[in-house]
Amino acid sequence: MKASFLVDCFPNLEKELVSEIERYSTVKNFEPKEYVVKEGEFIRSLPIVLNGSIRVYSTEDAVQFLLYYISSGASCIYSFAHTFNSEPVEFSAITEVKSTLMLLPLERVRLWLKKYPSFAGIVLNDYQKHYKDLLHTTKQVICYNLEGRLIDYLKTKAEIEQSNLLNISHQEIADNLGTSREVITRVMKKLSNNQEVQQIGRKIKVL
Amino acid sequence: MKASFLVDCFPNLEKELVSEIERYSTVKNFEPKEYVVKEGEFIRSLPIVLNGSIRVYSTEDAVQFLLYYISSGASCIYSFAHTFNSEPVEFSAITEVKSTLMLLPLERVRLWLKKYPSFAGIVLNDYQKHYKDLLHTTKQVICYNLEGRLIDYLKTKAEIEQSNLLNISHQEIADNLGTSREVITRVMKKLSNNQEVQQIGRKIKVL
DNA sequence: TAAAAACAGTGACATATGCTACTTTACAGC
DNA sequence: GCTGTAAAGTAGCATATGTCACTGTTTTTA
Repeated sequence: MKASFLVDCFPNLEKELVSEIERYSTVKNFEPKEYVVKEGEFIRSLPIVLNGSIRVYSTEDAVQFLLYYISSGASCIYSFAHTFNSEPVEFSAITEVKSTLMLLPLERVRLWLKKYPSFAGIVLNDYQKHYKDLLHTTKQVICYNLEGRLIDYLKTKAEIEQSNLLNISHQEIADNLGTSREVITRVMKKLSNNQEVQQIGRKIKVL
Repeated sequence: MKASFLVDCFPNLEKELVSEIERYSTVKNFEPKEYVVKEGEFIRSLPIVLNGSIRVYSTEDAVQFLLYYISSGASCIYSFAHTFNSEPVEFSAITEVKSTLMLLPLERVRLWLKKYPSFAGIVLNDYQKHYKDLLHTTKQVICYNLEGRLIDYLKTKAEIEQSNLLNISHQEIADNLGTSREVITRVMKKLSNNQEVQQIGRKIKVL
């Protein structure tokens, strides 16, 4: 049952809402590096991450940078409720690993918001989470140097992948942090010296 | 009538909701530099800016930085719907100028969210706006140098104050941008040379 | 397996920003 | 106008980061 996930997380959902979700939502499997939405597009469905992990990033002046990840996890529902207005989204979202998403058609979502108060609660909760994550990213950028941001990034990444051996290139890290490859190589060496990470061939071990 | 403001902005509000808002909300005048909420506190009412302007900032490691302003204006309602969970807020909000706020008691807000779908719409709309503003700030910090951020800051400030002659010290700017006074002085000189601003005594003219 | 492609490492240099210590200027209150 | 205080300006230096040009290494693939 598709919506059992929802019921587990939100025991207070109206039964009728659950059955509507059952009826109208679809479940879709995504390969790694598959776009869920691209910056500038219009969202037509509200995706909920059943499992896997999505990277949300934005772009400005050809510089790309990570905003946060959306994963299934302890807090249960992670999605992006953003953009209930009719403007194009201001970020891109791409799967990091194989993921399963439940897609709720936006016109239904709009109806549910009016009809079921508990649904609004879910959406608000979700917004809350993303706001908080974005604030965390902002704080990181303003208050810490690359060394601090890099170690934070690697630790978060290790947590998401449930592994402290990361298969990721310096270039990819650079893109996420909005800097250049050489700089990452340089800072990585610092972290290596401090025994915080270890570069093993082309993989990175977070210590 | 307190809620006429709301009705102007949201013609579709349920009449009953409007009268409840009339009954339960209070209107309060704030002097400049008066706190609306401090980081770490719990929000007990949802404030809506009737007129004036509020600066929202956060702090990390003793560094303070501007997140965005909340003003009354074209988009009508600006508030902070954040934190409908029971956690303390992660930011401070302080009036920039004399301001008038309508305060909606949080327990009522929770009821209204369940009872009136249009109220959830207002709150979501508000969340949307703040998310967007925060994203703008994040982009600024990641992608532009201080020169770019400073001119953006001054222009925004001029817009909010409806005057291009700003009565603001370099120290205050530095605090908002998370840097130090000397750096602002230095970058201001650059902007002066480029005819983008003019330092007139202790005021700054945005050209 | 050899060649190509992708990735990592490095040194040198330019620039932006942070910081210290100090001087000069503007302004409010007398 | 004088004066004390707060703000602005400045010089010099340290460090972080951006960038270029190049080398070395690993992985892919033809």
